[in-house]
Amino acid sequence: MTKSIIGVSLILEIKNCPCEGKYLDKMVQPAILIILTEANLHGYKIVQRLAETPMFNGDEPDPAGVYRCLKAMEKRGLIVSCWDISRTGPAKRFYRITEGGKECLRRWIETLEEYHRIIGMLLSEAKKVTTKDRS
Amino acid sequence: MTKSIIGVSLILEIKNCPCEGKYLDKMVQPAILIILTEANLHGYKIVQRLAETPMFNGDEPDPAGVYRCLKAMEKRGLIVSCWDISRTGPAKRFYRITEGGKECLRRWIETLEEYHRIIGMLLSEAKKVTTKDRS
DNA sequence: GCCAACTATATGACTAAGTCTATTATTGGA
DNA sequence: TCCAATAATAGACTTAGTCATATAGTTGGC
Repeated sequence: MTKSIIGVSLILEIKNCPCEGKYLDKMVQPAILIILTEANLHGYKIVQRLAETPMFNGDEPDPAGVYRCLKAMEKRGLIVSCWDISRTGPAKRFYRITEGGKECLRRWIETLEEYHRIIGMLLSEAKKVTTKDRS
Repeated sequence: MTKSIIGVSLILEIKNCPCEGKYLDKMVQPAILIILTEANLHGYKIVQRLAETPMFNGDEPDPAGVYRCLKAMEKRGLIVSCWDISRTGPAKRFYRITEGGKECLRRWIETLEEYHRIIGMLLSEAKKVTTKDRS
């Protein structure tokens, strides 16, 4: 990395700035609903599936967060769970999407479309002002 | 609104669900950086400008949140402020974007591009599984 | 037989970020 | 004179997520 005089001090200030792009977390919920529409799965497997999505890009999300999210989604009636102790290994809590969850996912589509539109507009604004700045 | 038997119970569960789309808040920071690239402004004016963006669509964001955000951004060196008591009315704290803030906005462009891409992919996944579900 | 690694779930403490409510102060207009 | 708009901010609370840790069953190697 090349270091200009300005660059050195700026790089230190980047730490923990949302511009780094670590704040797409709220999107975990629709991602879980999508995963559970395709198959009934237990938490640990959901964590692994999430890791494969472009959102996490290979890194597993914090399992504590995912388990908490699943509990909250169950409490709100989007998914339901039951224990599976039939197979080998530790007991697994399997989750299944409900009608309410499917309804929620359909609303998520509208919301994501709006987010997509808004971010697109923010992006073009950002590009406009930064290129103007350089001319 | 038409009410099916399922509909009635589902509508009650929608309340406070992120699928309603109220969680684009983290994007306030790049929006502020864009606004301050165009002109030096004080907090109250920034709140009004934010309201005009597609993100808030006319509704003013909570001023307390914006003021807190501005303070945090100043602390991190993205913007600097000074009081203006020259004009009539209550004292105004004017903000100006710094070199660090401009650098941050340039990184935001990359981050927003990734968000845009990821949300697009989530969206097409969501559409795929919900249409499959209806066939 | 024991230990390490992996599978699987869950809790407590902490932090970040935002909302809601209320306070203070200036100015202009009905 | 009193109210509304402008302007900034603080306190209490809520939500959401992270980090560290606890628990427990299974598998494989030595």
